[in-house]
Order: sequence, then C-alpha cells, then structure tokens
Amino acid sequence: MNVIYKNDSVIITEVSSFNLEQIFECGQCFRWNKTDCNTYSGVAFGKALTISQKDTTVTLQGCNKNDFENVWYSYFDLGVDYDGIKSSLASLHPVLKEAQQYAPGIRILSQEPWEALCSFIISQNNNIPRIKGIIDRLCRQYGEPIGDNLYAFPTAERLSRCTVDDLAPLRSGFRAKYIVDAATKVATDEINLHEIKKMPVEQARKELMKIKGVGPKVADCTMLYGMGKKECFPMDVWMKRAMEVLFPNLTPEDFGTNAGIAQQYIFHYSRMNPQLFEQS
DNA sequence: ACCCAGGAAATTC
DNA sequence: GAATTTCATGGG
Repeated sequence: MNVIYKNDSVIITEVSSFNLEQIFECGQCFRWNKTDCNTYSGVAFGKALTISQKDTTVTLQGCNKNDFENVWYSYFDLGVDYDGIKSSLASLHPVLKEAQQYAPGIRILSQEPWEALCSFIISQNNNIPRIKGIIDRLCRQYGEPIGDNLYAFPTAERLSRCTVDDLAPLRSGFRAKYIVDAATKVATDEINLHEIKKMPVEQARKELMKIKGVGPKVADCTMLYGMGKKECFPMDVWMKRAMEVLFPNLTPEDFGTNAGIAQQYIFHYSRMNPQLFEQS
C-alpha cells in the first residue's frame, strides 16, 4: 500500500483486501451511499468524504493529510493485515474459506462508539433499508449540518435533551425509548464509552447491557464496530441460522481472536445466498 | 390477513 | 429459570 497526498485528496495505491462495495454494503454501517459508479459518499467522525475505487487504487476526495492520518486510516482499518487474517481464517473451515472468497474485500470499519451503539439499538428486529431511513432522519433532525446536505451523527448530549415524543417523526417505533435512555446514560457519563472500550469484553458487555434495549447482540455490535474488539461475534438471526446450517459443530470461540471478521464474511455470504437456508 | 426484519423486555409457564 | 409474547413500523 502506498499513499499519495494531493491538495484536497488522498490517493492510496496497491491496496489489498479492500472493496468499497463490499465494505459499505456488508451490513456493518448505515450512512454510506453509492453516488456514482465505484463511488460512495458518507460521514464519519463529523467529516464528510467521497471515496472511489478502481482496481487497487482508492481516491479519497475532500480529504487532507491530517484527516487521513487522524480519521480515515483507522476508520478503514488500514493498519490491519487482512490478507494474513484471511489465510489464517481460511484454514479453519472450508465453508469459511468459501464465505471469505465471496467478498474478499470486506474490512471492519472503526466507527464512533456512540454512533455504533445508537445505530445497532435501532437495528433490533428491523431491516436494513428501514434502519438506514431512521438513522438518516435522526441525523437530519439532530445532527450538525456539515454542508452539501450532509449531517454529522447527533451527539448523545443532543439526543439526551429529546423526549420519546420528540423522536416520533423518526418512526423508530418502540426503539425511541431505548435511544433516549442510551443518550441520557452516555451524556451524564453514567455510561462512559471510552472507558468501556478499554475494558475486557466480558466486563464491557455487562456495562453496555445496563442500557435499556441493549442485549448481548447489540452490545457485541457496539464492541466490534465501535470499539475495535475483533473477537466479538454478534449473533443475530442470520448468524444463528448460519451456525446451525453451515457450522453445526463449531462455536464462535472456535474462530479465535478475529471471530468478528469471520462473522462479517459469514453474515454477508449468508444474506446474499438465502437459498442456503431454504428447507428442501 | 400474514410473515419477517442484524433483539430485547415483559410476561407466562 | 426457560419458553413465549409483545413491542412499532414498513415491505413483501
């Protein structure tokens, strides 16, 4: 991998294990949209970015050296050797190898802890298009505008000043009260996400589950996508099916310290191939 | 009308 | 304590 800095853009060449479509559409994030062929626009850490890819060259538009080094490098997990992780995971199980080869350009994004927590609270018993819609309305309503019809993810402090009735226009249903509880606990520092990030997984999960509407699955998504805890293995309906049908004699622990990455390959592979789970 | 969606809380057994 | 029902909303 090679990085070239221009005036208002950064170009990465010879990138490996990196595919924008697979990264943004494997179900780990909800705020990136395809704006053109091989091009996505989105917001993270309060910064807007347009990013495009052709083969092993990736261009970040509207990005200076500072933003790249402080935000996007870690956001796209560029310090992690996915080639190495993939070959190690592939040797564990033939079906995992198959899932990984289906979308070899997946990377786990390092999202903001609060955004990950809030997003996956909204995700429960919900479908992805509708999750994206709710989060879009949430950001438009309560996020800081950052130009070009784009908005930062609203802070916990801002949302803590909302009532359940205030959130009605989001049409988030029964999840509104969970959003308010999470925002309040985070804003008052009753729940400190940066401290939780430093804790061992078991303890961190226990802390996160003090929030109403946060169970094991939402807690694990928060830790995997928002706290860099790659051993977490969120067990949703798809992953339960996948484990029963594709890996009947394995448990998440069998996938090791990068189980969360394995989970992402399996989740995406399963969702794109639902016929695997049809009864015959 | 029914079923399901990146679940968790409330209720019942 | 384990199993079942309920919780809003929208699409198929």
